[in-house]
Amino acid sequence: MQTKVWLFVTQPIFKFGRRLTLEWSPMGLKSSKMERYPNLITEILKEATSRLGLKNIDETRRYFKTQTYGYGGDFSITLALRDSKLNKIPIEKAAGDIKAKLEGSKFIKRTEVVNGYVNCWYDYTKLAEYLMGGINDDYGKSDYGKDERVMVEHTSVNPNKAIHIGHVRNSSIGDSLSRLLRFAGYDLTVTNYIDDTGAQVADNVVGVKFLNLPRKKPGVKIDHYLGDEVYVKVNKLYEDDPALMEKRGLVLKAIEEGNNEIALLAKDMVMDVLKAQLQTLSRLGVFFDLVNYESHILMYKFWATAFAHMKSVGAIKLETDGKKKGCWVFKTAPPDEDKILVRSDGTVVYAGKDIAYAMWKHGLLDSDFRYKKMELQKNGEELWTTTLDKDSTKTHPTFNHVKHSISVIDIRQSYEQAVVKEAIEKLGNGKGIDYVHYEYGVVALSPNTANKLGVKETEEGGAFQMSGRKGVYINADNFLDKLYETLLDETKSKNQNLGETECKEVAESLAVSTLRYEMIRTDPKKIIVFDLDEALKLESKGAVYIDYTLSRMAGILRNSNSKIKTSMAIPELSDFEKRVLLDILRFPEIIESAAKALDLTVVSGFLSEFASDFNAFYTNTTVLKAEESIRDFRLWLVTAARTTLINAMSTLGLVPLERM
RNA sequence: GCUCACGUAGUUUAGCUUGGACAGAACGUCGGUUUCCUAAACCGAAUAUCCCAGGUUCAAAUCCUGGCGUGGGCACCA
Repeated sequence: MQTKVWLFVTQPIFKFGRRLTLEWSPMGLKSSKMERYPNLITEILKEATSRLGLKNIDETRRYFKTQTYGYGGDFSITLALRDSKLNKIPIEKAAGDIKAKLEGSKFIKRTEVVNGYVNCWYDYTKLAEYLMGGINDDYGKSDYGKDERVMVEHTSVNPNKAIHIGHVRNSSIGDSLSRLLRFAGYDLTVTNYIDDTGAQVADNVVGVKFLNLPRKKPGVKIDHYLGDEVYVKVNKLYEDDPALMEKRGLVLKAIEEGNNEIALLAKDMVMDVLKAQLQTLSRLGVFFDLVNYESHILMYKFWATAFAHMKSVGAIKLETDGKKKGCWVFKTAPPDEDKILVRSDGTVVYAGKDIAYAMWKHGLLDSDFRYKKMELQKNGEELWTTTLDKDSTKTHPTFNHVKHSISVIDIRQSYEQAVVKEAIEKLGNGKGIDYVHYEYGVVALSPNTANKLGVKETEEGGAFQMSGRKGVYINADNFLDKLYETLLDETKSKNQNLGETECKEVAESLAVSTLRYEMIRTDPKKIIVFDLDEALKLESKGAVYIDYTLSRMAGILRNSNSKIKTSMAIPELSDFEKRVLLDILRFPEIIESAAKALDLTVVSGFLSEFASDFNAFYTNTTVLKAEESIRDFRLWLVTAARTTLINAMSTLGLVPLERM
């Protein structure tokens, strides 16, 4: 199907944040010094720091408050409250001193002392002049993370079922975080870790091999079929038939040994499901650099290497008596109990494999995988995978050897992850290794929605955990389809002059943006209670609102036939214009603080305020029909706002629409 | 039992790192706005014992202690 180009803004690809390569270089990007785009907030804080005699801009930032309520001023300074105590002088005098020191600041036009606060007003003419020279398509990018290598691992769904909305929270967080870090200048590898040797995969194999369930079902996406039907059925049968459980053990053993009929069947089924999952993720705009498999960690004997290393540095110890007799344990810091890594039968537990994997990430293992290309993704980037093939390519990007690793894994695995973190940072031994478990709360179902899926008990106000085994979950594909239908009706009713294809493109983009935005806009630690009916009602200040704002910006520019000037006399600004200008100028600061804190809500909060400010400007100010001297400035403002909004949206993985 | 996270208008929530003016939004409710760049919008009104009790401080939603509520974790499961 042909995509009409004019409907979409091309998503910026943040090229300069690509990984540094040892043997392979895409276009000679190397590690050239990146241009720093203007960060006016930093400029202003810098000047204030030196004028006020403070240590650094971080200290200054503490005393600068932007909430001024009804007291006036664009921001206010609370430093006098501290100074008066420190120097034992009256508060009004301390505030007066600060006011005097700020006299003549480049970007501050006026100051005023009220109740010990120093309220400040910007010189908007200077702000506008400064910004005017510095805005291009890359506005907001930064070199904050320059030369720092990071690996982000996210999604990592068991390859036996379709992706459900709980997984979508993981993928949305992981992908948005990756986009943010790239935009902030980090050198990134994004991986999807596939547990292809676990019990869940074995369950599906049991169904096909021993219960003679069909391998595929015509007309049904394979991840849906295997997850919704085979996996659920097998788990139900386990309850009445303990003998079937033994078959699972058999399958697991065969998979581990490899090179047999069952292992091959398992591998085929894993690949089918994985590819189907990647389709869903691609629809969501979620892409990776590398897929790696648990089985490869075993085949490459990474665990053995890791084990030998830990033994040699004394990080683990063989218990000779007590209840853990015969186990190898990791000695954790005193209050916690030592963690068993190797069972008394010699097999390794999950956390053990995870430590080996983390050691690979941080370059603490001498060995590496071999790699091959898996597919060219829709974003134009190659997806690589680890491979067992002996004749695989020698030239590939450097994936590991990172300083920071971020694993997006839900909060229920905090304990295991804490063990991995402690182990890996200890093994790193002063190399500054930084292992982050990015934990997030689960997506649970409202009682109403749970009932619809066949859950019997109904507790008032409670929430139900989704369960793949019991078949209680909402698949991402299905929900996206429903969202799409709802949005398509809406789009058609609002756009009689837009063609069928265009309406479909708009609806699809809005469905993706809406789902992703809802998954990241709140504190990741909070549980999301998902209600199907509520979710389809569409929050009126969600992604649709943001895209609508962009369409309004684009609409103005589309209808204008004058050239955008970047140098002019700045007119007196209205409050509406001031707010939009302030939003634009604080965007680089938003990116840096979000990247620093790994906090996506900083960006989503900004997006929502920015859209609201622009809409207020839009309805209260005319651009095209304004007199010429003012029109030029407003046209520039809209252009700058458009760039800022597109970059902010792209950072979160929202699809920017220019018409809807 | 031990432990971690969360608790802010009817609902969803921001602010808590680094204490500072009247706790900021959105949905829903009520009222208003369309000869003008897209009304998927805008403007206005009402709505909060910031879970409770103590403490620290000139000053606490924010820091400390104790409690209550909700959810998670506490495997030789993955």
